[in-house]
Amino acid sequence: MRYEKGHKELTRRRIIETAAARFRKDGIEAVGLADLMAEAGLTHGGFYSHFSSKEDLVKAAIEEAAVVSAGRFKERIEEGGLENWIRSYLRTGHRDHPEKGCVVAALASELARHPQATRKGFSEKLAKVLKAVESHLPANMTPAVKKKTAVGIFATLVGAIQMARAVDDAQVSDEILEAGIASALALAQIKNKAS
Amino acid sequence: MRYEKGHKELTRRRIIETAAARFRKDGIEAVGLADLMAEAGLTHGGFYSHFSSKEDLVKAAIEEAAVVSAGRFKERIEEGGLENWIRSYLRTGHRDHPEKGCVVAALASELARHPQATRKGFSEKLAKVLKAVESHLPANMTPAVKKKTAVGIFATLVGAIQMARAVDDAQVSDEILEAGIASALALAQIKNKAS
DNA sequence: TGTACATCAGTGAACGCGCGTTCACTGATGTAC
DNA sequence: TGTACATCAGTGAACGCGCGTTCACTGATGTAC
Repeated sequence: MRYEKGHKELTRRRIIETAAARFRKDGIEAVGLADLMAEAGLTHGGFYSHFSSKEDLVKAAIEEAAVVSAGRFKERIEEGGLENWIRSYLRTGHRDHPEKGCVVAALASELARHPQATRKGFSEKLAKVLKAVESHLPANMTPAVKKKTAVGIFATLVGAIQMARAVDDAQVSDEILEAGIASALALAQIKNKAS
Repeated sequence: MRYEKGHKELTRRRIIETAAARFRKDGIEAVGLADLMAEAGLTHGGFYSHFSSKEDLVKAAIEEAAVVSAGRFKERIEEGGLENWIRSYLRTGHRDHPEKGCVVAALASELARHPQATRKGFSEKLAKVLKAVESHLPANMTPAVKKKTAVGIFATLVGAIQMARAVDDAQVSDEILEAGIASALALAQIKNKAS
């Protein structure tokens, strides 16, 4: 079937995007390659002409998800600054759709058990987002405080959305999101008008 | 081999404790029952005379881990209040030994994919710890603010330790822990003397 | 212009392996007579 | 006191299944002559 130029690269990207969603939705370990390839419209045998191993795909999928997230972060900031990003991160829509959401919230604890090579790409992307958060913090903070605050805000968002996802009661879950927003705004020294 | 009274209950507890550690260390899905039973000094066939399914054990192990964590929380508070607990939670020792640590940090994202019955026990234990955090917040906070702050502090700790575990650089990891401490103390309105 | 051949993305059967679960069995001890 | 039997926590072989990975093959198209 000799394909047009760039066809293979397109297929590769399709597999990565499918994996990035499925991994965040079901966890990396729970997703089988045969199932994943079928979802991408292929048979499983072809997998190894695109990737050297499942771990190789994991690495690519994590980075893909992180890049998309970083892009969305920029959009939110442009729309309405840090506050808009914080509120947007802890929306019910994000809680209910991990497959399209933050890769840190969905996979950080599983990633901790993966090889250094996989964690390296993830760490670089995380560092970039933290830098970007820093740059939007109030001018009265020292650089050292900004750095700690950026980490603190992101940690609050990640922890809050994970608890909101794990809890069995819908109302409690909503309250966790609200509490996360309030705390993240407080760390960023943003007055919370809405609540 | 007819055993003395209480023997079966002891074996059951041994399996639960082994599972509570292994699940936090390797993830629930990654731990096989045969392996787990061997670690508890048994063969895998006997598993189903103690539990109706792996999920049944998961439920018990999560609750066991949560109860132990809650006990440790009380100890830390008695030793030196919320600040002591916060600093203790984000120690490098906790980061490096998830198998003995907080079940929320280790398993929240995986738990989100488990059945309601499993999440119920977890949610109840989480609510108790949050209540306990609330009760140690400064008196000048209103009850509503206390509630949100307790969630915010815990979310910060959970998010920070997860990021510290996932990152590939040891120094960055240490900085994340420090930043988490600073932010959690700030939310609790505790002056940060140490840094 | 027409034929022979090379290319290579994707196919699908097969591999060994470990998974959760089931079940007939073991054998040391307690109980009944 | 001595023997026969019931108990039941734990054993280990077996089940069907899906996993990650390998590999000989397919077949539509591009290239060479």
